Parts: sequence; C-alpha cells; structure tokens
Amino acid sequence: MATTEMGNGAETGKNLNFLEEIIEKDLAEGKYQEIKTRFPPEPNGYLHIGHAKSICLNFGLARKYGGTTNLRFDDTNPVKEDTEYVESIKEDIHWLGFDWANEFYASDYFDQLYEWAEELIKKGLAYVDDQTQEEIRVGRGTVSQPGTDSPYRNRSVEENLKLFREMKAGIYPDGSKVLRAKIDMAHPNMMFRDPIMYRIIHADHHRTGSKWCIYPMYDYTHGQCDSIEHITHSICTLEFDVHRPLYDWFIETLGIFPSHQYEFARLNLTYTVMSKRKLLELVRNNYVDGWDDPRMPTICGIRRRGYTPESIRMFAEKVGVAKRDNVIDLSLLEWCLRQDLNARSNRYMAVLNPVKLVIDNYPADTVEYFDAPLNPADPDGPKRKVPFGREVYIEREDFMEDAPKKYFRLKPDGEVRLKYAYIVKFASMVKDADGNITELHCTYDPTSKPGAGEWRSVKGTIHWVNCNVCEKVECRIYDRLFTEELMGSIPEGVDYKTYLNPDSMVIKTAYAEPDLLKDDSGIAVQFERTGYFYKDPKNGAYNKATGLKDSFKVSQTGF
RNA sequence: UGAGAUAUGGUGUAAUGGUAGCACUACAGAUUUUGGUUCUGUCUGUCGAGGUUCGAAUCCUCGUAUCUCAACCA
Repeated sequence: MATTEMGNGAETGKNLNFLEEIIEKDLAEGKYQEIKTRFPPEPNGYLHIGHAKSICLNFGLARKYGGTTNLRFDDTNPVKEDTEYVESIKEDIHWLGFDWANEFYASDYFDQLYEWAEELIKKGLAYVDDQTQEEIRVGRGTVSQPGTDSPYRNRSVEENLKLFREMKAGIYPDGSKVLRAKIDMAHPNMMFRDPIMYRIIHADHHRTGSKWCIYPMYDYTHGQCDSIEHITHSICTLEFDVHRPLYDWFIETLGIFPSHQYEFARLNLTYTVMSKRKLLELVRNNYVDGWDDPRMPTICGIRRRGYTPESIRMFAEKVGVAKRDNVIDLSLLEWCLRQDLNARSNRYMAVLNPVKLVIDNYPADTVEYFDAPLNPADPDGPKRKVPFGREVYIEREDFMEDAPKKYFRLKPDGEVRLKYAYIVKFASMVKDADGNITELHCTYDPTSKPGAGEWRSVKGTIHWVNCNVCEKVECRIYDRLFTEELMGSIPEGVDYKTYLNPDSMVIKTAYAEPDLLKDDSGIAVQFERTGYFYKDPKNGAYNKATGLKDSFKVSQTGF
C-alpha cells in the first residue's frame, strides 16, 4: 500500500490546526450542517507546489469533515487569462487526487454582480469616478496619511446610474471611468478608501466573449461569489487579511449569505522561487525548458520530475497550517518522495559513471541470469532476471586505489559483492597514458553464488551492469534550481537570477539492466544505490527525481 | 508619523494556566545482498523586560523583530 494521508485530529481529537479547530467549533455549535470550501485560482498561469498546499487544504478539509469543495476560476481580468490555463489547472488538481463538486467561474456571476452594483449605487454606496488612474492613486493617500475625496464623489444616484449603465453599454474608453464604493477616504485600512468595484476593459473574455466591457475587481467579486455558492470557509493566504473587512462589508451591505474568510501562511521552499512573475520569466527567457521543466516548482514540473501525488499530499500534511511566515526545507519534500517511492518503486541497476570490470576467471561467452526482487520490501514478490557475464560496468566511484579504512567498496586486494551475483576480488588495473583507470580486473569466487551453499557476507555490495547485455539510456541528473537557500531573503537590488544553479541539470548516458525497459509501473524506479528516476513522458529520458540518502562521507574516512 | 498579522531548537509544527512533544535536518549506534530502508539514541527551543499566579510558551503591561496593505492584478 502506498503511504498516503495520515489522519490526525479526527481520530485523536487532538493536534488540530487552527482551521480544523474553527470548523469543528462551527459544526459543534450547529453554525453549519455541512462545510463548503473552494479552490479559486485565476487562470493566468500554472499551479505550483504552494497551490498544492492550498488544494490539499481546501479539498482535504472538506473531505475530512464530510463537506464539498468547488473549483472556481477567478476570471475577472480578461487580458491576463486564458483557457490554456484552465485546462492545466484542472489536470493538476485531478493528478493530485482531488475532484470538485462543481466547476464554476466568477464570470458565471457577472450578471448578479452587476445587479448588486446598481443596488449599491441606488443606496448611495457607490459612485462613478472620472479621475485618471494617477489622480485616484494620489487621492488615496498613503498608509500614514488619509486620502482625499474625489470631486465626483457626490454625484447623484441618477447620474451615477446613468453613467454606470453607459459604462456597461461601452460608450466610454478604457480607463476613463471606474465605479467605486463610497466608504471612507480617511479609513486607516487602505482597502476601505473607496475601493474600485468596476473598471472598463474593452477586451474579449475567454468565457463571456464580448458581452462585457466592464469587469469587476477582485474585492468586489470574491466574497459575493463565495456567498452565492454558500461557501462556509473561504481559505486564502495571509496577504489577504487586510481585505477581509472589505470582504465582510460587501456581504453585510448586500445582506447575502455570510461566507467567512480565513487566512493561512503560504508555502515557501528553500532553493526555489514561487512567484508567478519569476517563474514566468524563467520560462520566457529560457532559463528552464518550459513550465513543466523538471526543475520547476510547478505541479507539472515536479510531476515530470517523478514526484507522486501521494508524496505531495504527504508533504502538505507534514508542513502543517499556521499563520506565521515559513520556509520549508526542500529536504522535507524529498523525504516525502523517498518515503513513498521506497515502499513501492521497482528496483533496477544502472551505472551512470561507468568503468569496465573484467572477471578474468569467468567464461567469455556465458550469460548467467540471476533473480532479483523488484522490491526488496517484498522479497517473495515479482522478480526480474539480471544477466551476468565476464565483463561488467561498475561505477567509477566504487573503486578507489588509495582507499581510506572505512571505504567498503572495491579496492586493491579487496573483495566486494556484485549485487545479486558473485563476490569478486581485485586482481589488477589498466591505466591510460594520463594515469586514468580504463579497466579493472578481478577474479570471482564460484562458491559465492547466491542460493548455492552458505551465504558469505562481505562488507561491500555494489551494483553493476553486463557490458554486452544492457541498454543505453539517457539520464538527466537534476539538482536544486538555485544555489541560495533563502531566495526570499536575498539582498535588495540583487537579481534573483544571479543565484541560478549552473549545474541544475547534467545529461548523462547510463548503462542499465535490460528489464528496466520493460517496467510498466508508471512511477519512478529506483536505480539501486543511486536514486529514483522517472521516465520522462515527453522525451523518454530518465529524470532523477531525488537521490537516496547518502550517509557515506569521505571526510569521516580519514583516520 | 496609520492599520492589520505573526513571534516555540537549524527548519516546520504541537502543547488552549499544570512534565515543552512530534516531524525533517545533523550526529552516534544496531540491523542490512542498496553506506538505502528499518530500529535505538544524542544535540539544539518558548523574542526581551517587568507583572499576576502555588504554577506562565499560554494571562496582563511595556518594548523589540518580521511580514502584509498606498494596481483600473488576484
């Protein structure tokens, strides 16, 4: 069984995160019979691991408490949005293992939103402002200075209604007028200084086409959409906390279903960036090979890298939910992947940095097949056949001429087991003119054949591949995208691209045992002793998802 | 010289006035046909100063630090 969500609170009644506490209280008090959440992406880019946290939260909370989750595209800005993104977002959510109760769009509610806008105008709570963008900006004041009223602030209801209807009819150019809520230009919360509700954009919308040329702003849209859908718990990230009073204001003023907003701290990861702007720049300027480049923190990127949905869900569970800014160690993400893959990935041997090893006393034309379990956790389970022969490749790092004491691999006068096959003993080596080793020679111990006679243990076991019965495969060795751990704290004025890791991708040709090509598990495989590799659906190369934990340190061998 | 939010080991996250726990990382040991896995253990923490209390991470006061807000983006 795959490791998936590990339940907590529901079973133990303890260690709830703050959202679970709120929900359990609401449910216990009968405030709601059933909870309803929503995941509200704007279709203007690809989802990343930070969104994955939000998805796991929204869908996970509803799942845990027997509620439902809507997918709602926040498509109020036609110039930035596209159906291409809608499709990728839906694919990513499904891949993560979640499904929505309803697929909605903020644009589904444009008519209702418009009606409510007229209602607010009639109540004297909204007005059409003719100021320029610059005038509005200046008039808003600053965080420490109050704003000033617009000269158009006291237009009559009739005039506002007429103007707003004309805006909708399309007789005014972009930027010439906006509809603003009439609240308080001196309010300490900037959000209340007559926030803009509608702006004019003569652009086709990916869903409503040319029906509208005025579009509602986020603050005038989100709460009402939640309300229409009877969302009980509208969960968003911390930076929206100053918006919450305005969210409540529109709902209360309109007297509609009281949805409530709660904020949690967004996810940050070491050695990468999460901002849409930066990710877009990396793609546009070809620092990476597209949104789904395996080095990207996008969901499609980590999927192509070899991450599993189970590992991402486990990660989302592990990072927790709270309200303080955080930076999660990349090592936690990697640990989650290994945890999942260790339990269920198939093993194969592949040599990435080969040196030839000749077994002098083994017959030249013989191919001997050994059984090896696909997964050692299930030793009696499915097997693969590994072809052995006189000439094999081993990793260059698995031989050391001047080996320290604690080096357990092959060394002069040393013995090592070729995994699943014989124990071999060093005989000699061949070097080229520059002193590089080109060939190693060993002798094998016929009595060390697995399954025949008593098992003999040696300190080291290394992987190998038959030189004549093997497959050449392309491997892409990935490393962290940036060299700096805390990309969120780099010095001001320094371009984040300065920290791009030049070695984030290294392409290698590896030799692999033949059965690798027959693998149909659909998930990453383990190259024994090396790491987890996922066959790239696009180009067939083996992407290194993550390495195995390696506690062998050269530095500690020097005694 | 505004408003809001947040401060617990290196990193996350619990403890809701009563033994500061868990996970990742790091380190050490055991097991091992992967220097993997698994198991065991160790190190490191309540932002500061006062106060209330038998008892404070938790409550109060005053500080300090960090983050968010001045798009016709979301």
